[in-house]
Amino acid sequence: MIKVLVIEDHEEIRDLISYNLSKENCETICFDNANEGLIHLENNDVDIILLDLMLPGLKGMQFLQIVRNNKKFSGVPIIIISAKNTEQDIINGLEMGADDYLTKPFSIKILIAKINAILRRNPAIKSKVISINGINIDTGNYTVTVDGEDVSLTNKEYELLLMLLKHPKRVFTRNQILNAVWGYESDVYTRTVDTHVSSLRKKLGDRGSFIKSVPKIGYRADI
Amino acid sequence: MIKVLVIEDHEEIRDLISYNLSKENCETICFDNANEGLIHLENNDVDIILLDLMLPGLKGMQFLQIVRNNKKFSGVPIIIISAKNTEQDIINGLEMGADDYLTKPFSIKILIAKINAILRRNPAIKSKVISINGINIDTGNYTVTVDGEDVSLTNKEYELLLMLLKHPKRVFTRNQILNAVWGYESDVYTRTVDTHVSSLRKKLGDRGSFIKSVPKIGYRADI
DNA sequence: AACTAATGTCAAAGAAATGTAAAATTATTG
DNA sequence: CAATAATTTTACATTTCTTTGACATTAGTT
Repeated sequence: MIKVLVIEDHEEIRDLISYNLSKENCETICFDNANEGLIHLENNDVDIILLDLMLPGLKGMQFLQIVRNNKKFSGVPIIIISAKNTEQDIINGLEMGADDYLTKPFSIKILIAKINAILRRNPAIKSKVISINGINIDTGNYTVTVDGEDVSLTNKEYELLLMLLKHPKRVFTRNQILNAVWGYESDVYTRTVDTHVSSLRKKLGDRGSFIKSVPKIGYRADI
Repeated sequence: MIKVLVIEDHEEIRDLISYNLSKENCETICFDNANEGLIHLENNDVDIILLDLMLPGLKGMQFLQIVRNNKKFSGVPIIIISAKNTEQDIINGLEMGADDYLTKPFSIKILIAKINAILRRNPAIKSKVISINGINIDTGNYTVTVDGEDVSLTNKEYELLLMLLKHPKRVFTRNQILNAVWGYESDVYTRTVDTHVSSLRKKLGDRGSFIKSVPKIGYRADI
């Protein structure tokens, strides 16, 4: 059963989503505000979030930011469903870390298709464990082992490792890494990434050498 | 490397754009007038154009019209960046064929987001993989394989190979190559190109022989 | 064939980018 | 609020890439 957290202040829309998703092997938990949604998220297992932006109290974008900046939840996919329909709204939403953006009015069939597509595309979300090349990341417990040995990583190191290992072989620019791990607002030098790569490699020991620098570009997990 | 042609008569804005895009895997070529921009477009590979409207000489809208009426360039996305900010201005720009319209003052971050969004959406440019004659370039990941074997290229070698293979058969002069790969500012001897061609051929092994020198002119990918 | 002019290649020098330790700063925690 | 940990910056070491210049080779000309 897929657990869907719905944050939406219009009752009719909540009901529409609930009713239709219940027929698709989904369990929906609905809130009319983001604060309660956040509390739920902190205490429960959630597979995907459907988020309205214009909410009373905590705004949708703030919620998005909080969730994406929290290592515990950052892997949970979020689909924004909003009446804010300018391209800029959409870009903002996607850049803030949403996985998809639906503008109201929306087709419930498309919504279902998108939920399925996102969950299909991202098996890591279901398993919550990434195992590759002797390195094991349990995204549920935020623990990392290398060849069975526990390794203690700092937050930034962890996020960096996760980013690289979620997409092995893919090259990330230092700025992409900064945006993803440090956030869009951050103004740290790009070389800070190098420092963290360095300490990450060190902590991973012999196994750390899979993190390859790509001169003039950035880094990649070469596995 | 995404090639961005910037046509903008204010130096500060050109510099702002150049500086920020250079950190985003973009290479910017700037002109303070549309005439030179057009000449550049005719002789070089351009992925996206950022266009100011109020220019000395050839006006931005005229440039837009010329580009959109030319089959050769009509696929190149154009983002207008203009101080003309009435609804009618924007509608005009978009109706004339611009892909997007940013009003000054603009946020550089939104500009970057829009460039990414447009290029992501545009399948012609998105063609992330070039496969030809046993050589495979993944432009997203900067990886090159020859007959399935990974080949490690330096940045210059990679850009050079990409340029040649994007337009097979086409002859490039050493100066065109220098401009495209090294950039306009560079003051490197033209023979440097030869050195890189040499090492590129070597790294590509038997397959490397498709890079033919065209005596007195330059090089071409003869495939 | 000899000559000329171009391209091909190599290796050393130079430039630029990355690696890393340690100091400085900032955040977190008891 | 002190102590501790995490993060960022600095500075320097190291590595890698780029450019050059010398010489070799090839192609074209007379």
